[in-house]
Amino acid sequence: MPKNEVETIFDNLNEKSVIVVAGPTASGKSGLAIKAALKYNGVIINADASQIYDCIPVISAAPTEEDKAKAEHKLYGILKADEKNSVSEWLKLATKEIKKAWQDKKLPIVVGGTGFYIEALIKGCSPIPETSQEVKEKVAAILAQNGKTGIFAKLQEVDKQGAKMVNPNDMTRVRRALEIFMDTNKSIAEWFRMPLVKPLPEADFRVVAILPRLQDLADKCSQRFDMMMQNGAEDEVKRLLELKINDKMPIMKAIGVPELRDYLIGKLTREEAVQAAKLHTRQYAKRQLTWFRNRLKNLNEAQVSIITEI
RNA sequence: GCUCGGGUAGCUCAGUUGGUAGAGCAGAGGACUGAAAAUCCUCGUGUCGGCGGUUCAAUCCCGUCCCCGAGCA
Repeated sequence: MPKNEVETIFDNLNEKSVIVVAGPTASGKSGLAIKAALKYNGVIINADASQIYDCIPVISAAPTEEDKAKAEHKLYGILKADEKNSVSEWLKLATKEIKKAWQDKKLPIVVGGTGFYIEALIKGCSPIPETSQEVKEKVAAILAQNGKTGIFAKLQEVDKQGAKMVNPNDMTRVRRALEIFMDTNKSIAEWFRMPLVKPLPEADFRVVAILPRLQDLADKCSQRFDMMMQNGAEDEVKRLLELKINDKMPIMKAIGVPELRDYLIGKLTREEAVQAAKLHTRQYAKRQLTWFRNRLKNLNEAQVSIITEI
């Protein structure tokens, strides 16, 4: 039954079709994508925030050389460790790859666990201009000097509407709201009222979401992390640490990096680090499951098929 | 065997000058508009080690027993 359902996703493909394989970590997305790529002359395009970085192929569970030999893979390991990524950045790259695939008469197959990226690709995003580096630094300085409550008070002062839209403890969003206001002199609330801009309005999106039971995923995550340890995860993190990247950079927060770093500097035993990484992977899988479970319902712009196993 | 600590939520521990108890972590659910493998929100009844006693009332005081740790023999 699930198999048939997956197959309907591939029915009547046209020259503007985009397959999207979504799902939590360790759900078997990559395998399904490769199979589809072989069968339908596809190009696999990464929609995973961590796999976009080089330096951490093992710990981010990026496709292996073997996988890459089977099918064309794009947007994997293309950013350096000290480069900052963002949805808009990814959107630009992914859009380009999808168009290129169409041109080459190939089927673009977007694969990833970052629901945020996938939704932006399908639904579009607000036409907010790129925030300048100066503003970002200014806002970071405000937070450093005034703390959480200080920066939120500042936001309330300049942008009352915007302040209502964010949780005062959620620094990612408080900062973002303040950045937008300082950069554009317009409230984030106002920007959000504008219609989303679709990067590929002509696309025919077909989404396959793999949503297994959390317990099954947890077991797989655990086994997979043991494999990562066998495949050199420790050395990978050691080499990453030598680069002396700021802890706040996305790559330094990839699951497994902080845990193995703590082991390497002696804060945790190896076993403790492994256990922590496994736990964090499981918790991450749960967040992804929540996202997909609840977001896919409102994804009217695409044909969606949800399966629980492959 | 004796002395001193401890035995409280799945785990680590607070606490109650006696009025049946609360944090962190774990767990469950949720949110998510350029850091998203990020960030954030909500949810806490458990013979307070067992049994007796004192008391209107004991997880708290007393007695006794059991278990764990340290020290002394």
